[in-house]
Amino acid sequence: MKISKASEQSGLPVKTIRYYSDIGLVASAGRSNAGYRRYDQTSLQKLIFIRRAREFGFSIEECRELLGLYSDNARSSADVKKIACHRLEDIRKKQDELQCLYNELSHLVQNCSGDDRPDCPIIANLADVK
Amino acid sequence: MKISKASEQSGLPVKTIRYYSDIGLVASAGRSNAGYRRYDQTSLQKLIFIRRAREFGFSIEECRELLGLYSDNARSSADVKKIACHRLEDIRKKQDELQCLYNELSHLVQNCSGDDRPDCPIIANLADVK
DNA sequence: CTAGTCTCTCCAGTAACTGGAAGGTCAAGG
DNA sequence: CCTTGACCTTCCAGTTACTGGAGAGACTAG
Repeated sequence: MKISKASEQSGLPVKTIRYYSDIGLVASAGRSNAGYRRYDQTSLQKLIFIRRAREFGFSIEECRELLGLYSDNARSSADVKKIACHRLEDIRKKQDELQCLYNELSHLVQNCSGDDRPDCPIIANLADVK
Repeated sequence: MKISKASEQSGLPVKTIRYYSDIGLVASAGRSNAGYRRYDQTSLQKLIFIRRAREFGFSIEECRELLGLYSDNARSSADVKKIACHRLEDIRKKQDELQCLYNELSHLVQNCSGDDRPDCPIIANLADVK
């Protein structure tokens, strides 16, 4: 199939598939005489795999690693689990950060009257040297 | 004061202060004969303001807007509150996304034996067409 | 006078694409 | 046979918010 079909089937934009091919993440199965990229079931599966891994927030480099494990039938599940656990750690950290932000900012917003007057605790807080 | 002092006082890297000056976010108070940027209390306050706003995750463009409101003594607190509420919305959305991710991924991780065998539910799930 | 520390500008790179221009390819219709 | 339109190609630029480094000028202490 050509790239637009691969795009449709994988759920990735055409541009992104070309990009993945450029950076050597997922090569096409070959080229037609006219130079068009061809995709077969194997390369399509890899595109789908990458799309899902990206949805999980794995970086391109992590995807590259996971793809290596995906293609390696002798992989140990421990290797995969390690990468996934890293990602879980990242998510947990980000969650904590966001929670802190949310608490602080919503506190400020609650104390802001939100009317025509210029007094604003949000601005005041941002301007405060800390 | 020169840029390194402003960096120290504001908590922003020198490079970042130059960058903010380049993009017209916070101009220096002027230049010395040698062309060195000079910072006074007003410009320093703005740098601090921006640092704190960035810590809250406001984008540069939002910072620009907030800085306008900060410098405008006739601002209404409603204008500020609106931007802050937007940001709160963003945070909430991001939190929801992360929670979904966390649930899905930790579920997969729990079901992965993490041993030498090649069977891995994480890989299997990523490879699944969905 | 020199060594070391600032400072300056400019260029490139980061992550992961996305948009657009210029041009080649292919199938269908008149 | 020619054209139209939908594809496809490559290459370049832009996005966000910086960060690193080169090369060169400025200033300070000894």
